[in-house]
Amino acid sequence: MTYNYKFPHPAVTTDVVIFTIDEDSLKVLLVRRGHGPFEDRWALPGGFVEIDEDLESCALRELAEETGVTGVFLEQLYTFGAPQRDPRERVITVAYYALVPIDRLHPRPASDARDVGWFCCDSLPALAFDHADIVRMAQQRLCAKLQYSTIALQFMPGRFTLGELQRVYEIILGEPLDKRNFRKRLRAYDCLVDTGQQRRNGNHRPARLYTVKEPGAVRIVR
Amino acid sequence: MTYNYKFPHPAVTTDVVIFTIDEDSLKVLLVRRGHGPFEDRWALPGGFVEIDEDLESCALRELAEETGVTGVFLEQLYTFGAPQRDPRERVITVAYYALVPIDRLHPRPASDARDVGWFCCDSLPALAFDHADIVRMAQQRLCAKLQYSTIALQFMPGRFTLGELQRVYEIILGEPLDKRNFRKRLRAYDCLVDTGQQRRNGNHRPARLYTVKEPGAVRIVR
DNA sequence: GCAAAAGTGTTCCAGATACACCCATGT
DNA sequence: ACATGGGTGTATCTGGAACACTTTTGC
Repeated sequence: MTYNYKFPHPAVTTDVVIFTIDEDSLKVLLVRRGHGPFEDRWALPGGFVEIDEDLESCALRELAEETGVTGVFLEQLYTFGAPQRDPRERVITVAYYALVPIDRLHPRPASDARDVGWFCCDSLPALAFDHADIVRMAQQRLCAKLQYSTIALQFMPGRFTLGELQRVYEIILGEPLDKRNFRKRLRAYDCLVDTGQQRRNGNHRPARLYTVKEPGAVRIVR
Repeated sequence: MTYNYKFPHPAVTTDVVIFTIDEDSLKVLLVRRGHGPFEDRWALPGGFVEIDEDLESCALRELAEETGVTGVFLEQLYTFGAPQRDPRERVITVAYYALVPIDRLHPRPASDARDVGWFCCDSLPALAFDHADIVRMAQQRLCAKLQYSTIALQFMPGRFTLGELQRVYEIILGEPLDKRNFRKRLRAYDCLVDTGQQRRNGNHRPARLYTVKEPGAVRIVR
C-alpha cells in the first residue's frame, strides 16, 4: 500500500526540546537513534505527524511517550525546513519546547529499554540533523521568556521555597540574582501563595513553602 | 506521473502576510481565489513548497510574485496545521510576514490581471481557510515588535521625515504618540542619519529628511 | 497675519538596582 | 558557638511619561 500524490510532498515531523531542571542544571531530554541516518547519535525526541493529527497533539504525544508526563507547558518554537536537513527525504520539522517540573521527570527515561537521557544544555553531545540549532533556539527563547513572563514557575514542583525558585532563574540565566530584589519582583507578580507550611532542610532556618496561584497560566509581566 | 510514499504525507505551503502602510492605514495584500475551496474568497498569497526549496525561499517567491519586491523584511510567524484547515487534503502552512516599504508597493497589484488588492487590517473581508487567524497573529507580532525593535523602519522609503515615521508608529499601534518623547526615543536608538536635506510639503515649515543608518538591520532595543 | 506642521527640554514618577544585617536551625 | 541558608527594607539610579511654546513656511 502506498500513498500517491501528483506533486512531491515533504514529510512533516515534530521535534520537542524537553527541558527540566536537575542537579542544578538546565537539562534536555535526548534519545539515541537506533537506526537510519545519524545512527547512534543523540537526537531530540520527535516523529512524523499523523495525517489527521494536530501539530501540537503530535508534539504532546512525543512528550508523553518519552517522559510519561501530560499537562505541562508546551509551545511552538519554530519550523525548520532546510531542504537537505534529512538525507533520506525532504523533512520539515515543526519544533516545540516543553517544560517538565522538577518532580515529574523520574518515571520513564530509565525504565525504558531505549537509550534515553537528560543532558546539560551547556555540554551536549554531537546531535543528529540540525537538532543543535533547535536546542540553541529553544534555550534562547526560554531565557528571553524568563525575563518577561512567569514561565519559570512551570518548572516548579507542587510546593517549593523561594530559594529553590531563585536557583531555577539563576540556572537558566546563568548568573546570580540578588535575593531581596528577586523576592520583591515575585511579590509584585502576585503569582505565588504562601502555604503556611515550612520545610526543614539542613543546618539552617526552615524555609516557607509556596504554591503557584494559577498553575497552568504563564502570564506576561513587565 | 505520481509520487508514492509508504505513509501519507501532508502538503506544505507557505502563506505570507504582506504589510504596508498606505493612505494612513496598515494594509495587507490579499488575492482572490480563482478556484477550489473558498472560490472567490480573499486569501493570503501563498503556495506549495517545492520539494527542494527552502521555506523562506518559498515565502520570498510568493512575495516577489505578488508584489515584485525583493530584499524586504521577512520573518517566520507560526506554523498552522489543524487537520481540517483545508478541505481538500491535509495542508500545513508555515506562515511568514513581510514588511514592504511605502514607496515600493505600486508595481504589481494593479498591473496583474488577477484580483489582488491591499486591505486595511481593521476592515478585512471574510478570508479563506484560517487566514483571518494568521493575519491576526501577524498583526499582534508586528505591534509587539514595534515596541522593542526598530522594525518600523522597514516600512520607510529612502528618505523620510520624523513626522512620517511617527505616523507609521501611530497607525500600527492605533494610538497617538507624544512628539518630543518619540523623537527622544529614536535619537537614543541611534539608527537614523540626518541627510541635511529638507522637504517642503505644505503651508508650514519644511521637515528634515532622514535615512536609515543600517537599512537591512532590525535591532532589538529597550 | 494666520493656519499648519516642524522642532525643541525639563520635570516627575515608577520600576530596577545596589546593598547588609538578623533569624532559625543542626551539629 | 558556629556554619548555613532564610528572611527583610532603604537609598539611588534610570528610563518613560507628561507637558507648551517658538519656528518656518504658504496662502
